[in-house]
Amino acid sequence: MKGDIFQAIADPTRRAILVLIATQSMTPNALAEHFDTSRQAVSKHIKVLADCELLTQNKVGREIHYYFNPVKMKEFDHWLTQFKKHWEDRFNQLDQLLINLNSDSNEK
Amino acid sequence: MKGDIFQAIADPTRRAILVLIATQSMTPNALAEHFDTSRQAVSKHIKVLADCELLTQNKVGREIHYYFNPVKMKEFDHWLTQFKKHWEDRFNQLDQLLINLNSDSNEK
DNA sequence: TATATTTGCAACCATTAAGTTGCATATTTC
DNA sequence: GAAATATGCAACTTAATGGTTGCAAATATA
Repeated sequence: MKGDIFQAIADPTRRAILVLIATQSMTPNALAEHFDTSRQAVSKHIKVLADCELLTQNKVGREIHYYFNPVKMKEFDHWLTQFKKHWEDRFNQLDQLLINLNSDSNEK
Repeated sequence: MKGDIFQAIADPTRRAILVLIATQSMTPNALAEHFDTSRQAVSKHIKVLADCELLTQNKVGREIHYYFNPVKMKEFDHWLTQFKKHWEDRFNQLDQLLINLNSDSNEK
């Protein structure tokens, strides 16, 4: 399943990496400081993300800066959008329901 | 990672099951006919989806009808929406770019 | 030039996941 | 009541995953 974006996003550490890198590009070392695992473990996650082109890289001296690549995320978004088409009405009703439930729970 | 919706959606067979069931509720047997794997394998996928509440069930005699449950899909949608917030402008630009590329490629 | 830093790659290990087969249970049909 | 059908559960196998450690290559610094 190499290069599968759904697989890549399934891991919570990789989702956290995506969020961090989407905010600002980072090196593997800088990234690893945000996690409890080893640098190599983080590097493997980076490799998975890069393999499915969610990340792009730019080498600067001995450092490698990883950037978020939204193109592939679009593909992911696309699946959900297509899926939602069947469900648009119900999704919208659900939105409203959740909003109502929420405002109810905030009332005294 | 039991009950994790990202994990559940990561598997292509399970995504196919979701699409089928979103269109109409089905029994495990009916579902299994759509795939090359055994009924039990499909049942295990159903269990994963039910465990994270993407499916709900309704027993009718000896049959069990599985329904799509959009509530949890909403949670999934929510993550992507939050993620996109940082990227809204770039996502929109990207939309336009992809549309342009596509219409270009359709030209003679 | 010698040393430190940043990174990737390979080997290995433990756990999980997806598939199979076999079987037990509940329900319908004959 | 016996046979057929629909389903779930358990055991087992194999492949994939996430983690570790060790090491090599490239670059920066002393």
